[in-house]
Amino acid sequence: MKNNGASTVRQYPCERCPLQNYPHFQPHEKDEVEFLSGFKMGELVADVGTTVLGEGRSSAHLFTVLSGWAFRYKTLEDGRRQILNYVLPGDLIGLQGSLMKEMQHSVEALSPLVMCMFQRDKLPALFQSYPTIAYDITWLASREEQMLDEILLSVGRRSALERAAYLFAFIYQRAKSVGMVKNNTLMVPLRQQHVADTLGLSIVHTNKTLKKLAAKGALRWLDRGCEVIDHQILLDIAKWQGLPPAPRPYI
Amino acid sequence: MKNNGASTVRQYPCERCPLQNYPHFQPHEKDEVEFLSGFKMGELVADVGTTVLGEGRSSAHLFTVLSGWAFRYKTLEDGRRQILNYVLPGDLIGLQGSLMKEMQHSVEALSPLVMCMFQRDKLPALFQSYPTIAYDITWLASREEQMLDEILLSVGRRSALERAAYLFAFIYQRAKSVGMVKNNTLMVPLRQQHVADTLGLSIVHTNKTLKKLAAKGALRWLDRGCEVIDHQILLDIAKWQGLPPAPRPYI
DNA sequence: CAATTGATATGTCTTTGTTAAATGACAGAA
DNA sequence: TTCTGTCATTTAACAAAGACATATCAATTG
Repeated sequence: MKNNGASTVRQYPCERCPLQNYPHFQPHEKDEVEFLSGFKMGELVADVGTTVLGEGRSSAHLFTVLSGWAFRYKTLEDGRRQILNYVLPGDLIGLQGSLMKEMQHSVEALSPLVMCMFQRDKLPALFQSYPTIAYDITWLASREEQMLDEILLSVGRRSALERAAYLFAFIYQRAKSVGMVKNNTLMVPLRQQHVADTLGLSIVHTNKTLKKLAAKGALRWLDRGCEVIDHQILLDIAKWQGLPPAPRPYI
Repeated sequence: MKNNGASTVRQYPCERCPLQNYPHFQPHEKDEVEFLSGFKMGELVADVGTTVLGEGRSSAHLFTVLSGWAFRYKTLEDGRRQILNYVLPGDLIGLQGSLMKEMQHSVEALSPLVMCMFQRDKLPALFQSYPTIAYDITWLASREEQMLDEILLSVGRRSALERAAYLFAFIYQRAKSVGMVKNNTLMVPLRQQHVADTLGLSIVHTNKTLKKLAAKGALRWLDRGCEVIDHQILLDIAKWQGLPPAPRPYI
């Protein structure tokens, strides 16, 4: 994990990259990424707590996530924060900043993030040269919208307990689909403040709600995160069927 | 608005269509749209209350909206409903059903909807033949995600009054951008149940909240809808700067 | 060691939900 | 026209959920 100045640029294309079939941008110059605070060159690793993309900033790059956790969020003027979604391996971030003037949300790493990088300016050319990358990116954007729809339904219409159960069932299923679940359990590197800001609850109420979930045997809260124990209990409490299968047509 | 069996198929391409630069599908056979309940052929008009796209159904078509209002929503098993976003002229609906297996949300008309129609099966060919349509569709999907981010922040972290003010400020601004605002006022064809299901509140609380907004001179509630009077008051109450400009790069 | 951070616990207060009933507008029938 | 039924809105009274302030404790950090 250490990076003492030596740059060991990852070989592309990379199997875990959702856009593996298309040419990657290989950063050779430190300048090209150092505007991102906390960024390490070479392995393209962002440390825990790093703001990979910031609201209001224009983004010269898109990133695909190879490993690690992150979250997208927005804040109000007075500091109230809403976590919008979590970023897992296989996800694409920074598209908005590439298509619009600037990013309208921020992305922060929850664990060391390993990423691939694409240049914003090369996107139109990529679309031209590789028509199926357009399809893939559209697919990724559409899936993100689908997840947001679900989350909005949850925050708007589910009770605190249902919401919490939904959140961990949702994360569990997503993590499972990218091979992050071992022995049917999952370590989610969240603090209760993250959970609160995802569910739209206060941290105190979140704490009570998590205790209830733990009492039902659905999960166990640890020092720096939580461990999902029983996915089915979560699904039952949330009255949720799980994410529908979403096969990609052109990849 | 009447359609007595005579089909007067709209001429394409159409100036108001967000995908005006690309070839449209022209429906000649009634079969091609009659699976959509309440649909009229010829002008491609959906009446108020029509479910244009239904959750769980696969969608053989995409639609662009030329005029009228609609809303996207999801429901829980027990009937709780969350309105996700509103659909205005220039919007694209049904993309999810074209990329994924099936629609994960429903779309219902709030006023007679005039639409253009695209065949799902032709989308890959369109992406091949017109690389910029991919860019435009990606842009539309990204903008939808941006709006959902804002709405989620609102439902998760704003108070009831702030949320209501945000909702109407948001709708006002979107409607203004497509020329639906006359004399600085806007008629929004919503019932209070729609507002409640958008804000994640009960209908009773919604009613009280709307009365407060009306008392502050921000809007007036009428028989079957509401009229936005003062956009600035809404922005102030919601502590919101308004939607950022989002120029399209390739249209 | 002190200082900080995160989790837990409790009691009070505010916001929002639930239930029920009343009001008002409108459309169709008499 | 008047009557009547329906639907959306409004109001009221009470219950429940959740926020907030505060304190304690354990673990981490410096």
